[in-house]
Amino acid sequence: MTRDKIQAKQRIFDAALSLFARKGYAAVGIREIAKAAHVNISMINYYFGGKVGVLKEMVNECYNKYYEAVQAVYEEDNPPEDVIKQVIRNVIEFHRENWELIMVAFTTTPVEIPEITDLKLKWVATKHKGAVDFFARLGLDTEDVVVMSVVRGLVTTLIGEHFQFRHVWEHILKSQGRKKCAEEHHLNETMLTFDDQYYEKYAETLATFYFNGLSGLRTKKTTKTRR
Amino acid sequence: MTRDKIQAKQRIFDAALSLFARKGYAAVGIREIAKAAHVNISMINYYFGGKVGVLKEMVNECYNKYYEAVQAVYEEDNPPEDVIKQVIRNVIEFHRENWELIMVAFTTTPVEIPEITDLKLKWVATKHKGAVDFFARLGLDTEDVVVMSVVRGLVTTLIGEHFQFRHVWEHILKSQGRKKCAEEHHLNETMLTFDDQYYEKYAETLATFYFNGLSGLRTKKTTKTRR
Amino acid sequence: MTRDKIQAKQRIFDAALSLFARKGYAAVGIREIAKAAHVNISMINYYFGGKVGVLKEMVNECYNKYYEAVQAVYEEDNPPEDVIKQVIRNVIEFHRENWELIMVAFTTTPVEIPEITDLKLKWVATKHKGAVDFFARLGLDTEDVVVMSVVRGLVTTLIGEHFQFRHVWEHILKSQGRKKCAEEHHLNETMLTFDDQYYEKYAETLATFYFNGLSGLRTKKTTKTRR
Amino acid sequence: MTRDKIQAKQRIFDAALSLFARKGYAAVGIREIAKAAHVNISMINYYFGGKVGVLKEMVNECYNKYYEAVQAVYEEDNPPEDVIKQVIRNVIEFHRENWELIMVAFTTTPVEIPEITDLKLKWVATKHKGAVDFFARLGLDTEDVVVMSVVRGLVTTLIGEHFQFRHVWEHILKSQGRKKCAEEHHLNETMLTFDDQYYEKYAETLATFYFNGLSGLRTKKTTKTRR
DNA sequence: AATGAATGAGCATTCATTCAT
DNA sequence: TATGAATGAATGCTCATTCAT
Repeated sequence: MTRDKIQAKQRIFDAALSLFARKGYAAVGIREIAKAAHVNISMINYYFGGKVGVLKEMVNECYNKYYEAVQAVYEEDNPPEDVIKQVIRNVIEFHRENWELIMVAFTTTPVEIPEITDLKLKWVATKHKGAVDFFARLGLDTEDVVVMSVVRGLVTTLIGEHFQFRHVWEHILKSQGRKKCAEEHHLNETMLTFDDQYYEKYAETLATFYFNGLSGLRTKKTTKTRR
Repeated sequence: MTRDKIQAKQRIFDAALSLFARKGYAAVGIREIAKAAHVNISMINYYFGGKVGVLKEMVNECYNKYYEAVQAVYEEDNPPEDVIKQVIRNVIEFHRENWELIMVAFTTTPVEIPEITDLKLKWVATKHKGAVDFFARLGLDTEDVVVMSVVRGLVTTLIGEHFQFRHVWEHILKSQGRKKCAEEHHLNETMLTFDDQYYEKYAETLATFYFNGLSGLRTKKTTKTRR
Repeated sequence: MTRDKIQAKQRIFDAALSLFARKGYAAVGIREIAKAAHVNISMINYYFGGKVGVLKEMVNECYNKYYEAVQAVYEEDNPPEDVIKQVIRNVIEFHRENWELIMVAFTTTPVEIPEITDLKLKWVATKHKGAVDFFARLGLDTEDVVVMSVVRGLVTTLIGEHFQFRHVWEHILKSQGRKKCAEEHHLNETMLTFDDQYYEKYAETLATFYFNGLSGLRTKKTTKTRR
Repeated sequence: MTRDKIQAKQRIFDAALSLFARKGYAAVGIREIAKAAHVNISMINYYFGGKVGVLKEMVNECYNKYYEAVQAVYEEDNPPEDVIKQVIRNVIEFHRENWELIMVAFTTTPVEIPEITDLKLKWVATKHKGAVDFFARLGLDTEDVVVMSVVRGLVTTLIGEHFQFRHVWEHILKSQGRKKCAEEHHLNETMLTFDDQYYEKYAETLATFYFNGLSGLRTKKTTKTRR
């Protein structure tokens, strides 16, 4: 019995997550969630205190998992290239495992739900030190808003971009077949599967790109300052 | 009279854009739009054929402007570094002038409105050649899904990332004051204004980062292939 | 057509009034009102801006009619006995014609709907002078809270009391028959009809009672003051 | 243990009473009661058999206390003026001590809950003799519906009226201060406290008013009959 | 071109109550 | 006694859209 009760809350969470990720928070009704979770409508309010409550819990879980995946790596004292590679690897894994959560908590959900905005700010405020220290060790001017904006953006969004459109790709692949799709977009057919191998290469490519990009910024730093 | 009527349609578009960008498409009702546009509710259906119609027009305008800003640069035969710098410059300008449009058409609006998804695919399918050719000229393996994913992502999302959170920054700046904000986030206070100067530096930094990143990929290309 | 549209709002008002008076504001749902008024649910919000809006309009109409019935009489310069008789007569007529309105606006509706409490206070604040002046002319100490409380209460509630329970009487009369009811409560059977004659007598009895009561207070006034 | 359990039932009753009196029976939910009573929701059903059960018990307690306060006085053989004074005194005390109960059982709660209406009728039917006999002894025509209506109304509602609005007064007093309130309503400032002294004066004033009013009716009785 | 009444399905939430534990 | 999960109907209100004027 206890197991069923636990399952009820979890089923709501899972169903809502899947729906929010695909249709957007505002476009999903609690009726839809309840039906998908095989649960009475009232249970959503019972367990989460309302529709927003479900979203809140998603945001919390997402930030929690994200910082869990990233924080430790920055704090270890490994060579920068390894740190970058590991962070990228972890973030990719984080996205592979939690793309719905990310979609809902980071990308899709609009800004003007005050409760959610506040929650996000609280998370960011408490967790930003690790990365900043690492970039300082790397020789970057961490007080430079522009540099930090460029440098931090990559981790959070470049990877995200792939996952945001991954399902579009999969949609095309399914409807056209891999062969036709590869032809039409001038791509290597053998690569069009989003498996471990793909993401290993992806991590390496990105790490290379990123590390070389950073070198550029480090060189510039001394010669170029803001007027 | 004619002028007023034209204005009516435009007012609807503008009001809807502002609301969609801030609250998300699904969370905005036509009543809200009509009130903000000082227009009768029925006018939205009259001019746009419904709420989705307004969104469609936004998507169209956004893609139109985006490719207008980018296409020509790729096709000119300038040195790669200049092309990259110019593309980045243009994209930044495009974002500065159309961040609401971008928010609505690219970032926020969820996927599962078939009419919109189809529309987007149509746009992407017809316009992707320019960039691909450029990267080929640069010596990249454009058939490599991974490489292209990394390389194209930057233009669309890294810049986007800044603008997606710019208003969060501005919110913090307004409520805390620039000084306290700079201290708390360990940033250089004099840089915390998003003006021409800021974006000039942003473009340059990003171009440097990007160009150096690309070099890394070009070197690797010959030595590293997929197993 | 215009007639029908006006009727729609009026039908809502009438249906809601009847229901509120019998079951209490909180116990009546807008669905019930809509059904009784042969109107779509949304029309209640359309015309009144919500359920509370209907109540507000009732409160306004009730106070409006009440002061209309009473104000003028106080301000004319007739002998006190006539003023009292006329006020009582008018108030009784007001109750006969608007007992539902009174039930809803004065008696039944609970206090803790802030919008309504505020509205009521606004009415009372603007309209209390007429009666006060009259009692002053009569020789009462109008600064005496206790005296005013007793004296003003009669007009508003003693009459009200009859109407609050009139329908209980009618319920008993209908179910037991007039004869049995008269016997059981030791009352004169011929009087048990609430018609013009009844209320004429009621007005006179009450006026007599009231005027004699007042005389007592006037005499006392000089001899008895608060310590 | 037993004490706690008894307390649980009492806590529910008290919490519900306070809420019903302020917001009306229908506007209060059992959730709200349960929370205020620090009790599990199901306990309300357990102890009272449902929400109506709580109301029933209130009605019973209210009538019980009311007749307890009044009955005995009528039946003693004291001079009429003393009887009236004592009844008024007792009723005032009854109101001071039980205004919430009265609000719920007599004033606010609407009629159309059959179980409650029946209950009320049962009480009234069994207890009305005492007062009638007294008025007969006083020389009134107790078969005269009108006279009895006027005469009995005073006891139940004139006093009630004060208590129904007492908290409105207190609200004004608190928000404006006693001085400003007195000025604005042209009242004697020193009297604006509802303490023992106030109610002593109130009882006396009302008794005087009432006794003088009755005298008028007795005189009239012989000269004026219904046509 | 513009209005505003009207519709009916849908929204998130809360209701009183039941029941297994 | 006491708990808390569960139910299904009902709550007030808003939705996008239609249509006669």
